[in-house]
Amino acid sequence: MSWTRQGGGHERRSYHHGNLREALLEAALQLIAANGPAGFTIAEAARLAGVSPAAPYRHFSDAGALIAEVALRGFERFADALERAWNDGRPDPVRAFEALGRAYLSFARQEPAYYAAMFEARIAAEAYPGLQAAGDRAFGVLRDASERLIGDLPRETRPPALMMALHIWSMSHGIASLFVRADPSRRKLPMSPEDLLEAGVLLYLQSLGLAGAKKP
Amino acid sequence: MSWTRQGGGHERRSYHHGNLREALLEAALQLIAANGPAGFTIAEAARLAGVSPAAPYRHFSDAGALIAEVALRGFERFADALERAWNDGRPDPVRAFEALGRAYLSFARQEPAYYAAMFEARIAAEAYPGLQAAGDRAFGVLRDASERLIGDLPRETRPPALMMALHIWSMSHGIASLFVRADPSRRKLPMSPEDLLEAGVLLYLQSLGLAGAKKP
DNA sequence: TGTACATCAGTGAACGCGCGTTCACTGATGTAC
DNA sequence: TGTACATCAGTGAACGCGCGTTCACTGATGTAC
Repeated sequence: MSWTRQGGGHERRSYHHGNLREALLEAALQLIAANGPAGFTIAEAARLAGVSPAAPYRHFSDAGALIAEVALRGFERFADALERAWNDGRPDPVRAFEALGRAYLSFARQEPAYYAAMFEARIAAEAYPGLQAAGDRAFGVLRDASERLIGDLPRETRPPALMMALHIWSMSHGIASLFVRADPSRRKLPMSPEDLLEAGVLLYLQSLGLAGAKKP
Repeated sequence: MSWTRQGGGHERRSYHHGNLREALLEAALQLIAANGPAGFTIAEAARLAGVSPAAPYRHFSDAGALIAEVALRGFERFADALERAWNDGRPDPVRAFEALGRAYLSFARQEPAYYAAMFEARIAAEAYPGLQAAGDRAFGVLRDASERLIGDLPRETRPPALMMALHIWSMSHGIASLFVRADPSRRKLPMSPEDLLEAGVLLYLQSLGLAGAKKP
C-alpha cells in the first residue's frame, strides 16, 4: 500500500485518493455505528470517502467483502484488547479474569461498529479466509485464561476449560447485546453492565471454588 | 377484524383479501427468517401476500410498525412458552428452572424470525405501545422464577432476584445468539446449546447452594 | 326480503430515489533505461 | 538526471432494479330502512 499524503485530513484531493481502502473501512465503521450492519452501502461509503461510487470496486468485490474485512479487523483488535486485559494472569488469575470481562464490555461499548460487524452482520465466515481464525484467536484468549484459572483445581471438580470459556463468553455477549449496545431497544438496568457481569462471573467462579464467598 | 374465508389457503382471491393484516405478518416472518430483520420490505411482503404494494399501508404505517407488531407477538408467545415451561415451579423449582432455560433456547430455535424481530431489529420500543410491556412480561417470568428459587435461602447468601434473572437471561441470550441461530457465522460447539446452558445454570445455582454438587 | 347507500380494503399506475454494477476513459505514479 | 512507458486507481456517465409512497379509483361488504 502506498500513499502520497499522510493522515486522513481533508486537504484538496488529487486524482488518486491514495488511501482509499482505509478510508472506506473507516466510512463503513461510521455507517455501521449509525445504522447497524444493514445500514451500510457501498455508494454511501464512497460518498463519505469523497470518491465516485465505482471507486470502491477497485478494493472490494462487494459490500460483504468490505464488512468481512471490518469484522476481521474487529476480531483482531478485540483479541488484542482481551489479551492486554488478561495480562497473562497478573496480578492474580481471578483478578485478571475480571479484567478480561470488563475489557469485553468495554470493547462492545467503545467499538459498537466493530462489535456489530463481528456478531450481527450475518457473514458467512468460511467465505472469508482469516475471519474464522481471527474469531478463534479472540475466543482463545478466554479459553486459555479459563484453563489457567482452573488449572489448580482437583480433577473431580474441574470443569472442561472449553465449557467454562463458553459460559463466560455467552454471558458476556448476552450482557453486551442486551445492555451495552446503544440501541433504541436497549433495556434499562439497575446496575452497570460491568457490575452485572462481574457479579455473574464471581458467582460462577465461586461455584468452582475459585473465588471468595463474598466480594460485593 | 372480519374475514369472509377462513384459513390462509390460496384459493382464488376476490377483490378484498379479507385477512391481509395476518397475511402480512406471516410474510414478514418468512422474510425475516430468510434474511434477518433488514431483509424485510413492505413491497416483498405485499408480493408474498398476493396483493398490490399499496395495500399494506391500509394496515401498517410503515415497515417499522409491522416489525414492531411481529416483535410484540413474539414477546407474547415467548412469555407464554416460558410460563408453560416454568409451570409454576413444578415438579420442583430447580427442575422447573432448567425447563425454563430449555424453553428459552427452544423458542430461539423454533422461532428464529420472532427472536430476530425481538432482539435484532433495533426497534425503538417506546415508540410502540405494548412492546415494552410484552418484553417485560417475558422477562418477568424469569424474574419470578428466580425469586421463587432463592426464596428459601438465608438472607446473607441471597442475591437480588433481579440480578439473578439478569444473569440467567444474559447467558441464555448469549448462547441463543452465538450458537442457536442458524446463521452463516454461527460457530461450532462441542455440545448442544441446551446442555451448555443447563451446565451453566447448574453451576450458577450451585454457587448459591441451590443445586447438587454434580449432575452431569 | 329487498334496495340504497356508506364504508373501506385493495387497485394499479405513477413518481422520485438510491443502490449496485458496468464501461471506456483518464491522469497520476513508479520504473526501466 | 531525464524521458518513455506500463500500470492501475479513480472518473463519470449510464443502466436496470426494487423500494417507498401517493393518488384517484373501484368494487365488495355490511347496514339502515
